Amino acid sequence: MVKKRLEADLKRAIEKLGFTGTDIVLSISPNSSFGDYTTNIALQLAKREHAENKQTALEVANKILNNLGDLSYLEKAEVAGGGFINFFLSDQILLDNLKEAGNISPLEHAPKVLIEYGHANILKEVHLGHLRTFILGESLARIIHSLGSEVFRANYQGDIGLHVAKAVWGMKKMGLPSREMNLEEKAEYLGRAYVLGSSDYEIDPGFKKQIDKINADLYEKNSELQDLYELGRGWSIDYFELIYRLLGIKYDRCFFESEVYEQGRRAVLDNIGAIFERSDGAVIFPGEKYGLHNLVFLNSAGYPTYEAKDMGLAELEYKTFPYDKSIHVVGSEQEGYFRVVFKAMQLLYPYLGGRKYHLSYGMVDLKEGKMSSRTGEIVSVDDLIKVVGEKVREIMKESRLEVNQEVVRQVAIGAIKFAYLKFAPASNIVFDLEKSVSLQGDSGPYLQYTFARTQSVLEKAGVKSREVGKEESLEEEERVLLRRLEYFDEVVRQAGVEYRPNSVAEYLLNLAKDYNLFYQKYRIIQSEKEELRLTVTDAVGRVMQKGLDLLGISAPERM
RNA sequence: GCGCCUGUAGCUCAAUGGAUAGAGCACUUGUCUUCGGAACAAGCGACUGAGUGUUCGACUCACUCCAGGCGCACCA
Repeated sequence: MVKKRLEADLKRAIEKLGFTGTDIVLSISPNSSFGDYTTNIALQLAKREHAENKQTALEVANKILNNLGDLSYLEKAEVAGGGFINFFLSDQILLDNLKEAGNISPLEHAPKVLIEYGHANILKEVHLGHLRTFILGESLARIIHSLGSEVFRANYQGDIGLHVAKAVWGMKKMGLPSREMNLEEKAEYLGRAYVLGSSDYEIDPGFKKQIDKINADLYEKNSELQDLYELGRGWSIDYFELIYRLLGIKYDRCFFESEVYEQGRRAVLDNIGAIFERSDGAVIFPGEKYGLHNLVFLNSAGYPTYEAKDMGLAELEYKTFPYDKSIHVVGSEQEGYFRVVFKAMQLLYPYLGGRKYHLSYGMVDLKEGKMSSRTGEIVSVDDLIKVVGEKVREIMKESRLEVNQEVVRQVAIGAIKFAYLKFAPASNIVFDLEKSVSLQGDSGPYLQYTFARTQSVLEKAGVKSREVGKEESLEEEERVLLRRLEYFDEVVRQAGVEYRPNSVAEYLLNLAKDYNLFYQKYRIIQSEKEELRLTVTDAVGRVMQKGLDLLGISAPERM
């Protein structure tokens, strides 16, 4: 990686000039007229030194430049724009680095990371909102793993509690359908049961009382509806397996509320007085003492709320996989909740202090308005995949391609995943079923298509040893590509450190654009520069495949 | 009421305090017709919600206001 060498050389020059304790920021130049890398270090230093030795940024920049020594890997370095130092890499170093394209250098101290994502509760339908935590979490897990971290993928699902009681109530009231249902139908049935239970719970105090009773009985495992519950739970879990397979997710462990609530309840009870308090018959954590808000951990009937269960979970998770960092990929509406719960956790389990992080992502709303699984106003994942798959199939027919089920699936899922990942996690998404999942332009299939194109070229050219000669002269579009390939490593690193898969998504779009422009303009096979261009094509293919893999998107060789 | 988040082109979104604020969609006009058109190029389109301040430099930081979202006790 050239950047590291450049940073080291820059640091040496700065120290020679007597500056200390300075972080060097060496960044990708905003455009190629400013070179390949740029630093504003002189502007920073000039600001710091202005009191006594007055030096302008330009003077500092020139001094640094003069102390850089002999940099054979640079074409040139120059001062510009009032104090920026711009570095132009030599074509040769870019060509030399082609063979390493797609490699990712590990972090020096890669932390052990537990990443918890998914969180879809059983007996509810999975809709577009849930999809975001699945897709974002999986991509993040892959990116962090690629940087050398040991990663543990965890899911945590609510299989006990009021929402379950509501659904079981609904199941009982609707009765089980007499005919055999497939998994999607079962999931849909359970979704309806939950909607019915929720609505009954609100409209009729008598129903409410009965549902609360079911909830209590299920906690005590002596409900007469226990069998119904087990049946629904089983269906739900089978259905989730289907979703995981579809999305390419392999969890290391799925945790359930039913296995942690007892532990959580005990932890809270044991610490009443020290950490928790009694209040109005319930047990609360007095967040107000810490500038936060109070939350109920055990309700007045004595049952643990989500908060208490999270205590039990925290203990179990750490015991299962002692991590340096645990990332909870959960929506932004839970920010306040996590602030309080993390505080309570830290008091209860001091060893967890500083290890917990809530990766908050924005809401996913439909163009038509909000989704709610409580009222049943949702677009389910199955609906989405169906709609997108149909669009993919149409395009394949138009281009008279053989319609391959597996490829249709890969492209449809790729399109959907990319539609989520191209956004920064924090941003809210307005989802338009018809338009949001695009197959053209800035889309997953555009990237997949570009990959397929590289593979097609390579195949047509036949397998050759691809050695790049020395002193190749580069066309502008070729150099742009080489430059782009050089950046891959650090883009991935930044995405992993800042938890922003969208950086990778954006990078791949740019890579695809660069390649497609190059492809459009120049002949590859049987051109005078065939060797070079095939080598570049091969490198682009490798990086594209690797990058798509980091997003959790598969890269078919034909589509 | 208190707290957190968001406000960038007609729409959906980018942009570690840095140089001329970038894409896609939509619209207009082209390229092509021997390596894959799910492609490529050009045009159109933004005083970055309003204002004040900090800074050599502000979409980015601070403060005020406006608009929207989310959260704030027995749901998860």
